Amino acid sequence: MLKIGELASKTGLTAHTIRFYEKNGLINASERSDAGYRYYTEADVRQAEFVKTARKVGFSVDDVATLLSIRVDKSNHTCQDVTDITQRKLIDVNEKISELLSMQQTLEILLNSCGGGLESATHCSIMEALDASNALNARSFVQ
Amino acid sequence: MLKIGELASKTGLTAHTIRFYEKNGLINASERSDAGYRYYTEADVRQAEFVKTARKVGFSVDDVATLLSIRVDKSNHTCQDVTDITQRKLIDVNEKISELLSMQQTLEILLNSCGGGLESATHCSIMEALDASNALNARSFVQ
DNA sequence: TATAAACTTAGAGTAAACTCTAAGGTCAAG
DNA sequence: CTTGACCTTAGAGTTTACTCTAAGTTTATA
Repeated sequence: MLKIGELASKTGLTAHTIRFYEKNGLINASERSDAGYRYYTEADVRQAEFVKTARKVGFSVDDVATLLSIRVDKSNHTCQDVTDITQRKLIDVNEKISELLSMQQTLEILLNSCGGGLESATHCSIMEALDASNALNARSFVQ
Repeated sequence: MLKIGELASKTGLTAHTIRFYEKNGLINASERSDAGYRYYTEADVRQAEFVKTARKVGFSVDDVATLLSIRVDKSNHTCQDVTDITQRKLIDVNEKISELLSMQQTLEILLNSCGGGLESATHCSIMEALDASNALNARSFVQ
């Protein structure tokens, strides 16, 4: 049985985070000492690791709560329940990626358009591009 | 001279957002009526568009404030001042992209590993992968 | 026994960028 | 003159995921 600090160092979470997760229904101590100390079993450790893994994959705390509710009662859930959540998250991630790729492209174009020297910004092409209000339209820069 | 609602519909911002930007030093009404109504000039419109463009490119509200301070006093700033901000933002964006790409990869692998049918999740490979606590390591799935 | 490290709780704070509310004032049209 | 659309302010609320604080308790070690 591990105390919260031990679970923390074992999982790489902080004790604060573990308590936060408890508040959100993700990790519960199997036992409490008389003094109220949390004590975690090996199964708790595995659950904490599941949580950490799922968070790293991009699932929100709420998603993880849902995944855990499936996890403790697998036989009453289908693979579809799981893939649905996963698919939604993937769509989510893909949306964010394309936003960021478009920012990346624009930023690169902006940087390529300006030497970045110590000369006055009076004619800085980045400033001009932002002023042109079509800097978003990366196309407008590719001639 | 435009009222805030007119500037809003012209720029695609909301009046709320414009006031929020004002509080943050991004957009100021050139004039106020006796009753306190904000009135915006064409130059204000251009500034609001600059702000919107810069935000879309990924610059934070604080970044935009800095860019605007350069914009109004270009001769006392260098191109480097501008490229520095832009470069930092690009690094930022690139970091986020690689995080998201790694999530994307893992999510895709998870989805490919599970049919997502209506059968019980008892042996759902996604759940198993998350339990294996190395789902992060996409490699572990590529056989 | 004394001290330090670790634990407890409730609740506040942080970050970023809005978004909304309440309570009231202004203005053009009919 | 009334209605409705639009404007004002200060300030609170939203979202997500922590992160920290204060004040106090417990436990292991020297």
